[in-house]
Amino acid sequence: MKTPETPRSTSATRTNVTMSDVARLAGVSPMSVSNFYNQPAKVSIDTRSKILEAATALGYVPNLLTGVYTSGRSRVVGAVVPSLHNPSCASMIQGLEDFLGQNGYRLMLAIAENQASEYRAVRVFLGHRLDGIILTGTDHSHDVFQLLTRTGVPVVETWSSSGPFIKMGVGFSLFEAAFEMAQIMINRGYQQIGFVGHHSYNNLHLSKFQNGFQIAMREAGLREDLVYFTTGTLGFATAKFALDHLLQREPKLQALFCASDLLAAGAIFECARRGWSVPDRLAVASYGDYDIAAEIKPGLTTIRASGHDIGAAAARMIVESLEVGLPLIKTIDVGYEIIVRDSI
Amino acid sequence: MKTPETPRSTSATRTNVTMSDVARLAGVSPMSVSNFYNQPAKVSIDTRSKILEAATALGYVPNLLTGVYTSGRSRVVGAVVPSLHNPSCASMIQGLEDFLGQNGYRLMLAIAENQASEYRAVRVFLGHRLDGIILTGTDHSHDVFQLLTRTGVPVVETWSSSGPFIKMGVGFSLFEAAFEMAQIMINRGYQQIGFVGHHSYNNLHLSKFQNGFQIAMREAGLREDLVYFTTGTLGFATAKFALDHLLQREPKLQALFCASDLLAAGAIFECARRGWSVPDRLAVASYGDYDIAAEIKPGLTTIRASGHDIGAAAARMIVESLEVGLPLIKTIDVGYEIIVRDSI
DNA sequence: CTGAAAGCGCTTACAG
DNA sequence: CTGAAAGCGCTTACAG
Repeated sequence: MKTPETPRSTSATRTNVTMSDVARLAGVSPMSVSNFYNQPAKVSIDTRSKILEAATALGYVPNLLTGVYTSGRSRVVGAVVPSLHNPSCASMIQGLEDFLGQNGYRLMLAIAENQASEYRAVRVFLGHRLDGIILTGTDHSHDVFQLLTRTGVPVVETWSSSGPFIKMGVGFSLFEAAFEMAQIMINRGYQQIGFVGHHSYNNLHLSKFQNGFQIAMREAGLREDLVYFTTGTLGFATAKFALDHLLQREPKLQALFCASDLLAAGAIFECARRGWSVPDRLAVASYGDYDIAAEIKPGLTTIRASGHDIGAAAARMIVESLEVGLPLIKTIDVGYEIIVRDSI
Repeated sequence: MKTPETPRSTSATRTNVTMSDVARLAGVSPMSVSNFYNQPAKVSIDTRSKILEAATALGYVPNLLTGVYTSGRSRVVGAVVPSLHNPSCASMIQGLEDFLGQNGYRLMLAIAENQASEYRAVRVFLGHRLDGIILTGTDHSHDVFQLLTRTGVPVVETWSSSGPFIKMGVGFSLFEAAFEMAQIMINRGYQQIGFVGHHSYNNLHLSKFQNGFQIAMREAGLREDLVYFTTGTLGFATAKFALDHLLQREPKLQALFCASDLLAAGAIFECARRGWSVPDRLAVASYGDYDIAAEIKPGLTTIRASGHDIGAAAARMIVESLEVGLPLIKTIDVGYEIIVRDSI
């Protein structure tokens, strides 16, 4: 006489119907149940209906995790982003999830505001044997670089189209975009132009943008040191401090180039508070082309780059390099566009 | 003589260092390596240093997936949200990720714009044997309901504090919030008040909000049928259509109650275009208290509820019910606040 | 403190 | 078309 099975305490509250349970009820071998889910063509119609009936009766949901061992694939891709409040990041995640979902993959998300937490997230991702890892920006700690270089997992860095990349990269030329926008402002006759950035752990990323601005200013023989970095949240309020600071250093400040529409909108709101006309008293340009850029008065002249496209491209690079073995394409430039409205 | 091991083709590009590899190099049993990672106190200092050295040399990252079998826990929680462009959703995810990350859990994210894709996401989550599932709103298909009821996995529905819930819920009283805001508007003397909602698959969710508005109007003996639902993206532009439509039905329209600040901001921008003063020609109130609410001119009177708190509370409910076995608390009301500014 | 045995739920590779 | 055997990388429960 057999002793009755004692349920494992941890699964007391879980149903945990297994393939064997289904097989037993259907009166077939577990192998047939496995085949039913993975290669139905190999299973006779008769067996198929028996299995389907048993699976439905038991409410069986196949365990996707076990496939990871045998196939070596988890079909999960991990992404690390600095924040979801940044519309660019939100769009990228949306693009990622869209492509991944349509191709049978899932997204594991980590939010990391500094390099230490980025490293922790990457370790956990590797521990979960994810099929691919997507990072924000190109500025990562040496530990992250080393961890990802050693492993065979595909890695895509986003937003910049110029490396060096750990493995693959997708984005646009931050330098060129900022350079071109600065030139447009200079051509319109603005001379005292301030630059407002936002401190995050992706400084290298932002520094390419800042460089574009400064080189353009230098080439035009203009002052290139009116640069201010905010540290608070990337909300509108932060812009006020930046404006105050720059005006103190250069009372004749004529224009502002902001690294984000959120900052630029804040500057425009602050001008409204001061009764200043934009662009007559202060011209404002920025990066983002978020919803608000077209709605605000005056419309914001800004750089548009598609976060959705970047996310989707990053996901495609991962999936393709998984399917083919090694990446075919190592870098994708999704380009940018300058949207001219009335703020400069 | 043994035949040399043939590497599995799928892992050709992966390092895949295993616990056994580390054990072999360190000259100890795999069990000691396992203990080293999970219960270091049980391992002698001598053994510990040998293992650490071997693990570092091989670049070993413990496989977190296998623990799922034996412990029955994946330490991953899944969340389904309709969109990341909605700041409320973004905040909730941020709150979720914060709490989860601090407690050693990870987030798997799915974006689902309709009930069918929500169902697919839930199936995949269950397949991955996630430790908990967080849903947006309380309006789900029967299939989702059934799937989640049968399983032992903890489930939290968000944003509403009134059920019926599949298992647990966290949010605030949508009805009360809308009712109170409508009363405030009525008390200020507005009579022709329009309501602007946004169609999504969480209609039940929104309908509680709409009900609050309509009951308040009915009790005051005012017209309650000036309701319009937009279908486009939740951007600013959508508000224009809503306003046009409601004005056509009621030219004397005095006020607008929007289900989102994004809609309200769009309405205010549209008023600016028409040269209408807010609140004199048209008063505007809404829900959200996003950044823009405080920045826009005039400041937006709006309902504030913390998405971050809701996310964190949902994560806590999952983790606690996992730790304790069964949920202690089934419902949490995080409350709301009405922020009065100048738009009404 | 250490490690040999059995098993988590599946899949691969194969014999029937 | 079907299924018995071995194994994926780890952990539990236990004997030493």
